Amino acid sequence: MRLSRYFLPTLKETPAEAQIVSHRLMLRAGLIRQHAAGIYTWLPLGFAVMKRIEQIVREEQNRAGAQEVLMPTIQSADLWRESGRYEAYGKEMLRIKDRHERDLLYGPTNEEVITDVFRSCIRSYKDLPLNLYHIQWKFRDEVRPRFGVMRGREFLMKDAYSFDLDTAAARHSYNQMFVAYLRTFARLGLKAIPLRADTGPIGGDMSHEFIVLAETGESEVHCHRALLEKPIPEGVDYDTDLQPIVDDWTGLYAAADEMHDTAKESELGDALVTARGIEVGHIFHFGTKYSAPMGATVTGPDGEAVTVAMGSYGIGVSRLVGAIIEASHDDTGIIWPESVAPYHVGLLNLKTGDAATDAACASLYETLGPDRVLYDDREERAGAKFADMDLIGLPWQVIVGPKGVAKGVVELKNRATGAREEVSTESALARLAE
RNA sequence: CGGGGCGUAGCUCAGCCUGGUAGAGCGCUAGCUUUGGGAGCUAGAAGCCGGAGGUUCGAAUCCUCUCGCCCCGACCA
Repeated sequence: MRLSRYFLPTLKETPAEAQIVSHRLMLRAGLIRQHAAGIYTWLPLGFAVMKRIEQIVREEQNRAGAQEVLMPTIQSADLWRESGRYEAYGKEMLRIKDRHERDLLYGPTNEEVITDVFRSCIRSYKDLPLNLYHIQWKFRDEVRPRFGVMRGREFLMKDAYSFDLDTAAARHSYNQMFVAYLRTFARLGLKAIPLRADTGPIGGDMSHEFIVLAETGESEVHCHRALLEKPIPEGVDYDTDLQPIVDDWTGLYAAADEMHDTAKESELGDALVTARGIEVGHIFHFGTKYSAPMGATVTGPDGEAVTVAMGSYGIGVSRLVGAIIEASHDDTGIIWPESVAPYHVGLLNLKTGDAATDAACASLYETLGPDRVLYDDREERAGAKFADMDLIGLPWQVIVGPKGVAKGVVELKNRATGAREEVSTESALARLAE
């Protein structure tokens, strides 16, 4: 993409409304623009990152055996009356009426809708297990939206719902998602740790929050150091028993600030790490909480009706854009992990209009490919181009100036390390092809 | 939902206390000079001062109401 034609409204100054670093950088780097409190428009660069995140989430969900669907944003209140949540949910739920005065709502979550789909389609235990997910916009009318996209009212979320014959089978579904989450966050370039979460009235040990570590994170976490170095499971066969992997990850001490245990922590000694983090995922087994009141049953092997056991598994996709920035930035801007970067390379023409420099850039742009390169061909001064490119945080920069071109070299800069080296055009191309 | 703060040009802000009809920097437009880390000069365009009501000869400025946004706290992917 040529920057001269790209809609990328960067800001030199920080808008007054943004307090935390990811919010500031998202506005300054032209990723989003605020529409109303907690509601944002995604501009091309921000949207590109979000789509890359979404795709990684999708691939790992599919790999774990979940199937993608798309449920509506606007839901009928009647379903929520069945589950009893229409009254219970409170003011966070945005309630609306259509022209016939029918009660509708903008979905804050989708348990009712998916349970309704399930009960109308599935009759036999032979159709289990089933795990359906979608990536869809949600709306929760937070009293106080803040931190930009990290705590918006409208947000993009992946939510999966599993259906099983009994709790033992549900545990396997749960474990599949647990492992998929470990892999997903690792692929996004994040260090994420699972924390045992409060299961409320249901009890049991089947609820975990996934916290991404970032120095500027809003919550404090305490955990065993070994958790941070644990290798991510590779080549997992999701049909085998995953309990050993889950046990391995949950056997080490890890707790959120409000649940931490100072006695256990003092036993850890040097192995204790206190860090800050951002919640980006939550997995939860809730048994028959919705299937029972809504009549989601299957015929079991013995011919009896069985109320299915369910779980739900969320990932905050739009929040992850902010979370990744919180975890990966410096004073000059964003540093995108390669896996989510909107472009792989930024090509800087330091002297647009200079025939030799233009020609060198055109050739590089053509060879590297417009889909992988953001080419700054604007008639701006070099300084402005450096500043913008650092701000938007593409992993690599190829800097082409008239002096270098005369010598047959360009400069290759790694955004994360800041390391720059003069290399021949050919070797720059070779390096970036990796 | 309790407490606090702020709405003046696209952005950051001054002016408000002590009423007299609007300013700066950046950005934008044009020209010239510049050209490897957000250039310089010149000339421009750009705001019914969030909205409504009131006080006053006169309101960005004082009063009342209202809308919006931000921050702290309680709650959440």
